[in-house]
Amino acid sequence: MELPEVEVMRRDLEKEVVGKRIKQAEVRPHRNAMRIIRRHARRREFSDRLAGRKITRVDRKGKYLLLFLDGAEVLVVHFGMSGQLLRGTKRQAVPVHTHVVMDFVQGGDLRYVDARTFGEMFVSSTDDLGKVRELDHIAIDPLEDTFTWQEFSRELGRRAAKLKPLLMDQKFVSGLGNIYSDEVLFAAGLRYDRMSETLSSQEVRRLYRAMREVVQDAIRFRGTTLDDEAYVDLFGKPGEFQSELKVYGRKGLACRRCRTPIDSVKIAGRNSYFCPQCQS
DNA sequence: GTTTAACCCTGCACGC
DNA sequence: TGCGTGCAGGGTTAAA
Repeated sequence: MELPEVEVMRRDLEKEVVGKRIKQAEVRPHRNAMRIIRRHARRREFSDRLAGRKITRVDRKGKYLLLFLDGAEVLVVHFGMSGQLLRGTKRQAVPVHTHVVMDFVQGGDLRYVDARTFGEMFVSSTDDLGKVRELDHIAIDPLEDTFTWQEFSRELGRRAAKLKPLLMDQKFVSGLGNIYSDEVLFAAGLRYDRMSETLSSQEVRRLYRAMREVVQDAIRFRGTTLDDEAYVDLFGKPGEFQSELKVYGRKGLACRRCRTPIDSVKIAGRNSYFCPQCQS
């Protein structure tokens, strides 16, 4: 799950659970559930801090979701690659790989489901949030107003790295993963291996614009749901951006712009897709 | 400072 | 049919 999916989730949660009070939070008994709440020593420690709390606000920092609670506490959620938050009711059986179920006083519940358990959840006091290293080093968000192209240009020049891994580096810019970094580079007409400090100011502008446009479009389409990585929204509905993808997962298929077959390479341990003709 | 690889985990596609 | 293998991916970390 990358920025667009997390943002769609944030917006849905804002409408759906803000103002609701958690009656009780259950951490499921199987061993993997402890991997999800790995920062807590015991199940009780996690669920006790959630019981009785009201959700007051939902924020996002990069790919992290922050559910602010009364009593100056925050529930932090990171989805890894297979994490899901699903709205449910008591009569609905919880899906396999459900690790946490939060019941609301107002009725209904919220389930955290995660097959590969790369995701995590933890409760922090608002005061200690700044001490969470992963959150602290997250770079500027491409959707923020303060994310100007001048600022972006300065940061690009300061680094000497290939664009693809740089775009995925959460300390450089937050929220892009393997799918959207490929889509951004295609939209900007730039190759995965271009060195950041060699971009002309025109190319920097193109990259900057591509980043904002791709992310905003993907949010409008409610995220990307691929076959093997079944992202669904809060209500279990898949996104629709997969049909808009220009390069990701399209190896051997004709480029939508120039008909040249899309190619792929392995870079930084990830498959990267690109058009050999449109990107340089 | 940058880059690479390994690690965590499960589901799925593939070949025999 | 059934099993083993390899791969996918986000982020951190250690080593190159």
